[in-house]
Amino acid sequence: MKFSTRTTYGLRAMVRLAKNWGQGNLSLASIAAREKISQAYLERLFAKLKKAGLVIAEKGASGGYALNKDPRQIIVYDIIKPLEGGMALFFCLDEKGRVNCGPRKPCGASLVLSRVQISINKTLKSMSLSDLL
Amino acid sequence: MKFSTRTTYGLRAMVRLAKNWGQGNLSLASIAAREKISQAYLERLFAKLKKAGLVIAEKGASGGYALNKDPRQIIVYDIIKPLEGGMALFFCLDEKGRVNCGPRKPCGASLVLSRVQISINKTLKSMSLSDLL
DNA sequence: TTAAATACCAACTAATTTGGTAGGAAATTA
DNA sequence: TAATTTCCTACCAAATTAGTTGGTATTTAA
Repeated sequence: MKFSTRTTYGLRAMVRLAKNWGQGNLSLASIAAREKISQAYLERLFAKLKKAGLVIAEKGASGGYALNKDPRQIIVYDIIKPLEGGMALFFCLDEKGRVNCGPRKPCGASLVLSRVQISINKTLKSMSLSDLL
Repeated sequence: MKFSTRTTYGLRAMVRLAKNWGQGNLSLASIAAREKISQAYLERLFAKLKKAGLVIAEKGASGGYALNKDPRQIIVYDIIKPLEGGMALFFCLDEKGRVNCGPRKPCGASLVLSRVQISINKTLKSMSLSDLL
């Protein structure tokens, strides 16, 4: 079990934007170059971040991306969730850690799985983007 | 990011064995049938569990698997680790959550990633198999 | 001693996910 | 109008996951 590189890449890009907060836009090209990430790939990650309302974009020359709100108000959980495509760690849990085995009755492992999920959520929700600077 | 079904399957099988603790063996066939898991697939998971010293096997008629120690002494972390093939959640961390970016210097995201890893480890190490009964 | 029951083992397969590329279209600015 | 940027869609290769197949080795019980 591993977080995909999307999470790492996305967080690193968001940290760049946080450092630039209040100072206009950063272009995808500059972020990709400085973080040494494929620009086309990072582009797709930004599509998710934008859809999640975390960043805003401006097209055209001198365009680029900027945070949509103060770094102190951006929670790490909310960054990772769209990048990973959901936060349900196990196929028999929902995102909040509630057991959801469908037609079957909860199995012997449900308790652990649920506790793990809740613990991870708590950790990720306790940190904001400004904590990473 | 998701735990593979191996973790869920493996935990469920271990719970079966824990319930049977002190009462001899359970065959793979019976566990697979009761948990509705493919027997051949579960077989491979048991190879990992055995290698990790968590279960012991006996061949032949009336053979099968049993826990290698008291359920109270089997930690959830130690079950999941061999099933998932390691516990390093991010490519730039080791299993204990220490930053290991190789030649590059730690990035802006290292702190979060490390905290997540440590938090998950702590949760998984706080539970024993007997807690799941 | 033989047949059945079991663990053990290796190779193959299908589906999904991941990380990445290619080639543009649309919008904005200088 | 040309350059710069985001935006969008399709494709691709590698890895991982989940599962199957077809056996071999060992033990027990009839």
